[in-house]
Amino acid sequence: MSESRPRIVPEATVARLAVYLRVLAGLADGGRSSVSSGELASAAGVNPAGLRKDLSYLGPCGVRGVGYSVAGLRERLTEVLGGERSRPCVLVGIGRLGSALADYAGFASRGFQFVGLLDSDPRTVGTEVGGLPVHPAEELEAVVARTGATIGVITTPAEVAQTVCDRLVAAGVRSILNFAPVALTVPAGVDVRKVDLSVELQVLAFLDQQRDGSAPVVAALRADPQESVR
Amino acid sequence: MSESRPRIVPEATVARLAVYLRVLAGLADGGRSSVSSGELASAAGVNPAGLRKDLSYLGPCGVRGVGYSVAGLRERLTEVLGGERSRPCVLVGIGRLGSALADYAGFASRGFQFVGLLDSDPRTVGTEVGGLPVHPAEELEAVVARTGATIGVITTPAEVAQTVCDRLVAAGVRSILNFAPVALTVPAGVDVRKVDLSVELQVLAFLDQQRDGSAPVVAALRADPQESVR
DNA sequence: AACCGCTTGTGAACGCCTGAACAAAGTCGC
DNA sequence: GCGACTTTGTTCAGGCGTTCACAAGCGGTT
Repeated sequence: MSESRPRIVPEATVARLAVYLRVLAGLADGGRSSVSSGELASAAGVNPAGLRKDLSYLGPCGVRGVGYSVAGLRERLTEVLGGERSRPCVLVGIGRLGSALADYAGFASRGFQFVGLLDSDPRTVGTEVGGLPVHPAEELEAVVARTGATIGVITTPAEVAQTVCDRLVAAGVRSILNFAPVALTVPAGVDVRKVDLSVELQVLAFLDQQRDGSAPVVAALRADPQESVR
Repeated sequence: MSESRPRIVPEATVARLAVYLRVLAGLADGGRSSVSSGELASAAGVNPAGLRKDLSYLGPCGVRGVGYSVAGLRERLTEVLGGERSRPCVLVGIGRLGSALADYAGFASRGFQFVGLLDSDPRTVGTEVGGLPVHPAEELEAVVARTGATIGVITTPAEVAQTVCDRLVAAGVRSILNFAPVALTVPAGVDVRKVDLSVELQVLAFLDQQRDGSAPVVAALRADPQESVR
């Protein structure tokens, strides 16, 4: 039932909710007890009306004329985002990026817990990263089964990412965060989010160039067709 | 002049062009000389029609009935994305994430060159990361001026990110890639792209939860209004 | 107890991006 | 030399996300 359930909360909204949650944590530390949508939006870098629309997906959770209760909104967001119970994650590929992620304090404080680190390099296996031992890649299925992890993070080289992905899915992982620069193929029912660091830089370079020389790209667009058609 | 110039190439398209460029590099290494839109789209993980639409922004660059020339398309994309001349970048905050980025092979091979690494920790300053020496944070302005860097990457703790950002902008940097979990405020004419790793995980957790317990969030949405309105 | 100002929540319009179907064009085979 | 097949480039419609503007509701004040 509810096979083709329409997404109740847009994915873009979910991403922003996570941002609001972090801002709220900062406000709570500062001793604030209530916030207005304008202030919260400013801190999160979004439009106030958009923020209110985002929050409206969770039902009414503010008080008109006053604002939002910092503690109350925080609790609601935590519940909605699934941070109530800490979610076990496995991380495959303990290179420099993988090590950085394993040791990233931002994860643990937000209810995420890496329960298994895996790598295929014998020199890395057996070492400790962020207080956790690195297991050999062969134990992937065993680690997933033992910990019941449903989220996997891939920070391996691109060549082996698809293989790792297949093994994760076969082992029961249904949500994957992929840092390898390849498009992963997964069966229906599995979610993949891709973070491509070099693409981010390249987009910046494009915007940079577009500003620099009075938009050379546009000039190229106007001039090239004649050359290439000829 | 051209104050409010409409964006000729949509930003979402630019991001995908970078992906196509990488796929093309792999194909070139494999000895391929031409590709069809279907094959390229499959490797990039997008819709074939969308890919053709993306490429059409650059003017006609394929041959009907045959496909795209791997070498030709690669050259065109490289030119458009501004990777022709290598763009100097500075990286501020040489923690674990910063070190990973500085040493990330994917950047150097794509025309990006880190010309300055900066950190405020005396224990980090003076060490070498990825073959480059780490300079003290005080030299930020000097490094930017000397290298002519126009792109800055921020991997500092959230508390100092805005200060670092202000100094980068004042020194002449106009494109910033921000990994710190805060919304940066910049003057008009400066582009900021934000990568938030914990948000990515949190979105995955949400999708995970939404699948798990027959969408408890939806249940909450249906039940709450009655309670709170009453 | 009633008024006033402030803030939320929501409805509608706008624009952008995505996905699918069609026409143009070039090449290969006969 | 001609026909047919393949593949690009484009046009159109649909959906999604964002933004603006207004009505509803609550607290503080007199």
